[in-house]
Amino acid sequence: MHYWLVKSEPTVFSIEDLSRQRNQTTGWEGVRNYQARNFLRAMQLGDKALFYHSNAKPPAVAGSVEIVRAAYPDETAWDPSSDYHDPRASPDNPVWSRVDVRLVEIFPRQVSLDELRGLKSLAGMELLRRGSRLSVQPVTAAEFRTIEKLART
DNA sequence: GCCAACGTTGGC
DNA sequence: GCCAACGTTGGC
Repeated sequence: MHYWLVKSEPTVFSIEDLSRQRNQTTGWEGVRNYQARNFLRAMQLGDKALFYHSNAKPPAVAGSVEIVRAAYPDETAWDPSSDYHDPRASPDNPVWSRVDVRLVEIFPRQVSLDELRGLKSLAGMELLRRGSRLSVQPVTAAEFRTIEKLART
């Protein structure tokens, strides 16, 4: 089992939006960065991810999700009407991948970026690295548990 | 709204 | 293969 962090702008798709989806499940589509895509492809069934609200006030970890379907082609890539359209992609050459995630929980308390920065034990997190922009990134089991615990206190 | 950091594109 | 120009991300 591996742990991850995925970002979404809540004005585009928030964790509350996820909670209203059928089966509280959604395809994590629209990732258009190769490094992030490769992390999506490395995800396995049952892996868990922190759901991070980027471009929010404040930016914060809002909850957690579980991977319920491993990577498969992201068909929004060859949909000309999609915001995520990529003219290079086609059914024969999908280029981009997505996974399906299901809500595990909306944390009782959001853990803000500021708060994360204050913790020594999280100093190595990719999210906290200066200039970090990766929208899908691995986190360690220890980091995941630390944040989960914080969110419940 | 600003802008630093980063990724991608394309000319050479 | 280099790198300048450009576009995007995301905190502030």
